[in-house]
Amino acid sequence: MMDKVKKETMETETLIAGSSSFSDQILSNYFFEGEKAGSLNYMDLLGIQDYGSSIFDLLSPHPPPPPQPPQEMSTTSEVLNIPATPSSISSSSTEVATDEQTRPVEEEEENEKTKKQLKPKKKKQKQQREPRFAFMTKSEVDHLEDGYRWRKYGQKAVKNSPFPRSYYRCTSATCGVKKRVERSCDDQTIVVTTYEGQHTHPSPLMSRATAVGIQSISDSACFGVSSFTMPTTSLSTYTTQYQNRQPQVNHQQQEQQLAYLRNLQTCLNMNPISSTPTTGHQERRFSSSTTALLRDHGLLQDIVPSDVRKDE
DNA sequence: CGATTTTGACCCGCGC
DNA sequence: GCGCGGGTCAAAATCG
Repeated sequence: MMDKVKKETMETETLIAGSSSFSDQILSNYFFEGEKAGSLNYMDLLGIQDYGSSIFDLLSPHPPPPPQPPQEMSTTSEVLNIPATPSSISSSSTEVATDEQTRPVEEEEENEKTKKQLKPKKKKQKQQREPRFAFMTKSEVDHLEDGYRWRKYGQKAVKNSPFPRSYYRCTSATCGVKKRVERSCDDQTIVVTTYEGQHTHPSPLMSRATAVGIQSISDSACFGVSSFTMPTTSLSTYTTQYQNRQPQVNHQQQEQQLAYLRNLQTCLNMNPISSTPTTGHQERRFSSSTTALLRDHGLLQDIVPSDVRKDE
């Protein structure tokens, strides 16, 4: 009985793989529904994108979840990334806060054990986890810039790994998004970032995306949507941030980005690899998104200057 | 001086 | 029940 409940409340973790190089044309999404959090047994499956110190440096094929307006997202993608417990989503930060406020007073005993306790700890009820979204990057820095402000609230040694795991929380008061960052023990150049939850606010660094009204492009850039519920604004958002932060991109970088985006387009023509069956509806959406992206170059023209962009 | 990081202690779930 | 490991808390330290 209890075991069943336990299993049902396990979080869904979506893991994303990029291509191992620009020449590879593999863009795979992996699902690990019910996979225990924190385990890295998916490592072997994941390709690695050669990232710089900022996530903007390479236009991640699956950027972390940007802010998602709660009311306007299409229902298309919601099907696939819903946790095992549909009602669990509602039990997020607000409930946690309530729980903390109404937590029972710690029963203090006079025994030696309690005297040793320097800090009365809060009794925490088991809370449902938000869907998780993990991706790997190749970077020298652990904490990739992603446009949001994070406060580190913990660090733990990871078993069987010489590298610690860091825990971050979004600094926005109303936003309960968390982020885990750890370095792969197999390849110390690889950073595994896991996001939990979705931002309830726009990125502090985001400006142009909203100003330009880039939604149409972003809708065409929702290549990952067929396999996970990352908001459709993701890629364009990060593209925009990238532009704002690094207006001067050298030619080689541009060529790399161009090559990557071309691969991305190619990938979009491929069926996504997923451990879960893809519905026809999702495939249609995927396909139309691909078409839209190809038609107007979508990101390509947003990122790469025309003098660098070369039509195939 | 407020914000952020560091770090040891504590809580909790899980396996044995 | 106990120990282990992951996750979080919160006081102290540090930073800008």
